[in-house]
Amino acid sequence: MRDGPDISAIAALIGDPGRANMLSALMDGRALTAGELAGVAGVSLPTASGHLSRMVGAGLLVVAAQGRHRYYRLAGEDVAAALESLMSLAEARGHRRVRTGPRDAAMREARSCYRHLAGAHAVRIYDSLRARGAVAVGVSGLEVSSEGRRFLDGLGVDLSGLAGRRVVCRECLDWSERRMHLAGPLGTALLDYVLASGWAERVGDSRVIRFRPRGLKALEAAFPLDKDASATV
Amino acid sequence: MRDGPDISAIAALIGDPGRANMLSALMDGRALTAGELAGVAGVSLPTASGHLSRMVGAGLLVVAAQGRHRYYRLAGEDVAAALESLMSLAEARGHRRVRTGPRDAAMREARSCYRHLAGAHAVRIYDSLRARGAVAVGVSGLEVSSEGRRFLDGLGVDLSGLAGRRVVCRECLDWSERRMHLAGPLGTALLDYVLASGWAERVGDSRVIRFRPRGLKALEAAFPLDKDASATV
DNA sequence: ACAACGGTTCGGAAGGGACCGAAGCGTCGT
DNA sequence: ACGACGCTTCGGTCCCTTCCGAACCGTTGT
Repeated sequence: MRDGPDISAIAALIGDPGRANMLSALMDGRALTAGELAGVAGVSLPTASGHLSRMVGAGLLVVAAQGRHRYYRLAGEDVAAALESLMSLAEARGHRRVRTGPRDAAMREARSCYRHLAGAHAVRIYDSLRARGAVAVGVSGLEVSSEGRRFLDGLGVDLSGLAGRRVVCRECLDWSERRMHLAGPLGTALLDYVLASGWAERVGDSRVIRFRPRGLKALEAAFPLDKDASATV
Repeated sequence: MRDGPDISAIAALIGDPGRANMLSALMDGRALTAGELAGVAGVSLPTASGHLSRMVGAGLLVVAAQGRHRYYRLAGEDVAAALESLMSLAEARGHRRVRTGPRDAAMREARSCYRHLAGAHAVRIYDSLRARGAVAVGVSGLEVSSEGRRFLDGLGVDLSGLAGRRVVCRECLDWSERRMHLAGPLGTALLDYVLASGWAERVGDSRVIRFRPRGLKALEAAFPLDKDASATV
């Protein structure tokens, strides 16, 4: 009515259970076909197709036609961030999906959110990087310091994806931890590193990332938490 | 379907234009009566009453009965944060409400978001506090350092509201800046300070906060931006 | 060429939600 | 005590959305 962006159009799209399930399934950043998404939404293919075209039209999803398949994925990291923020709200209000199982607990530990890592371990990594001064808030958002770059490079993280990017890292609200974790190209690089180094592995087709005992030790050693970094007032 | 919180129920509530308008009107953190909210939503009183009771039931709003009035307000800061994150999405996708006027530009400069300050100036304050080391990420979230406490106290900010609070400050995504600004009790204290010190004033009944020229100078002096705090890689 | 396959478009049916008018209920003024 | 006021509840109408089956289109494989 008065001013500001129109929330309702986008919220209404997310508000349908079928579409919400599709969006949740796409939260790992990978692209799924219309048929697969119809499956997760629990609707017929024509219905799913209608939903998908509407979400593409609204800018929530993007399509890539490949042969006779059409791959849908989230339009960007900001979509994933908004979804996580809604999850955080729903979680706090006790709105939970019907079945909660062991998978749910594993998701809280570590999961992929778009292309980066989320969950308790992701928050730890972020906190450690902040405490170390590897990333800090600068004039153009969250920035990686030169010490941080050296540290990550020494660890073996592939930073080539960061070259020439306008925004190197961003923050994303973690629904299970209700804290910030690292997103953006640097977040992607860290998820790749965690998987490539064998610290953790993706569990099946889900968003769950399972850390191996060895990897957990390595993570705690590489990303220590300085308990006395600041006073709580 | 599978795991995680159920987004769709909450998103569906926000997805109705009338309800979205009500929520937007409540973004300044103040409580409005059912009649006033019916006005901003553009619906009759019975309709508004139905909407409001549903949102209370879902935990988005809370009511306070006062005489023959019933005051509705957002249930918490996390609701405001989720709404701002949706605004950020909608803004980026070009979903704008019909009329955009001078008020809109003023909103980008400075506005209240729940009980704290948002907009370009709010982001500046946050960045300055981060660069100065006044607030930093600790083990239990965003924390105020003892130097930060001294600095703010010396400035004249009333920190009495922070005593005994579990979380002293939080981050909130700014829809116009697409950056983080300061929320939580400290954010509230800073908004109070900015208004009490005469740096700025609330414009009518809107969320707009207008800075006086003198206040703007004072803000820039008190919260400098160190352009060379960190390298951009 | 032909059939199988993945996907979209079109049609109509069914369900749910938004909406308002009228009535009811508690509170405030006089 | 009485009416005015703010709000909620109830009942019924109406529209919008969701949904699927059938038909259609382009690609793949044989």
